[in-house]
Amino acid sequence: MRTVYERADVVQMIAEIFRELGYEGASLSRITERTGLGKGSLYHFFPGGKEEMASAILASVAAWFENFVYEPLRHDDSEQAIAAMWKSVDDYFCSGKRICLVGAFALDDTRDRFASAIRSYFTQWIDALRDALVRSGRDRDCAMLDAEEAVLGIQGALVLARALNDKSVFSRALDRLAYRLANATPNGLTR
Amino acid sequence: MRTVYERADVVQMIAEIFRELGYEGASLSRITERTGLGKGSLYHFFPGGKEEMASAILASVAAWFENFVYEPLRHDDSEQAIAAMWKSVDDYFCSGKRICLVGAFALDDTRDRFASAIRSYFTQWIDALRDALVRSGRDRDCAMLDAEEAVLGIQGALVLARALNDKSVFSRALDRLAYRLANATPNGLTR
DNA sequence: GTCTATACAGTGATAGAC
DNA sequence: GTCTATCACTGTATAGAC
Repeated sequence: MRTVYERADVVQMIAEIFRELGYEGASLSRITERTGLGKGSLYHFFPGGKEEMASAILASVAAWFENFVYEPLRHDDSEQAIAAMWKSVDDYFCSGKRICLVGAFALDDTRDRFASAIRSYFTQWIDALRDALVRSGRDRDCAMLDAEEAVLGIQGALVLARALNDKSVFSRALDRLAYRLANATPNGLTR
Repeated sequence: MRTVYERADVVQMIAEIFRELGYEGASLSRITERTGLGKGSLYHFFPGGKEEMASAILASVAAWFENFVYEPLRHDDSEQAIAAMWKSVDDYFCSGKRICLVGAFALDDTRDRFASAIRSYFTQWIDALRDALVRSGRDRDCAMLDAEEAVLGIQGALVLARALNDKSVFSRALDRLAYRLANATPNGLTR
């Protein structure tokens, strides 16, 4: 009896390991240990080694956000799409228990290795949210700033929730960000 | 001709290396390379190795914030202390070029190694800022939430600024956070 | 206090049997 | 597709000369 995986399954498993340990901390031995897959299997799926693993994870994260966050924000009813975004974000980050892999990669020199994937994760998010805000009648420049602030607030909430080991920090922050974004004037919440 | 350092100097040098590379990424060889100090010197200053280096850095960070941020917030004129905080933060993080070591440590399993130092960095900051807000006439519960939001916003701004490689994200965020904190009603900026 | 030499476990990666 | 064996290299850490 032995288990045989699809590449997509492996990507999901190793994503969680990279999230918890970071790029440098996620060593092959810990990956084999937690996935049950030998190095042979790992290199079968990812001939490029760790770098290809991380690229695959980033691509899968990008695909998830594209489907469940960016795309609705760009085309669906703006109020509904924004409300759905807060729900998706809360689910995705397990109400503050999970951190953002892309944000974590951005902080050390891992950023330089995956610069374009990291940049596009955030720019796409901000731009999609800005579009939704503009469709809801918000001034374009203010919408951009408010979108930036919302995305940045999520990242900060993840950092602080994990630092204090207190999920409630994340929930509170999400509630405030959502409320403020929904109740801003056409000129934004900037002041 | 040879250079002889004080431990405090070494702490400052390696702090920058840990900030840029993270705990796992900051290998002894890169530390020797960038400080010019051999492993012998390093272990002379830090017999406990990497873990003691990181502890010393965290202690030095804590001391800096205690002197230049927390202490003024607790006892000085609240408006002045808060204004000074934004200036200190902007200087300390080099207007978004530098990241927060404590926030970075919080994201991966490095957090578990330095849990109490990481927690106290953030709780002290939030509590000191809350005290200043209370002294300026703010309701206590709202002051706590607003302080939490400000600190979290700084962390998020650092993440996003580095992810986009754009310092202006940090400056903009700091301006908005400062403005909103200063112009909130006694019941806070929560809504 | 600094250096060099060294130990040895752990790293990412490859080859080849099954 | 999975495993084991093995590679060269880098990791942290120690000992001892100067």
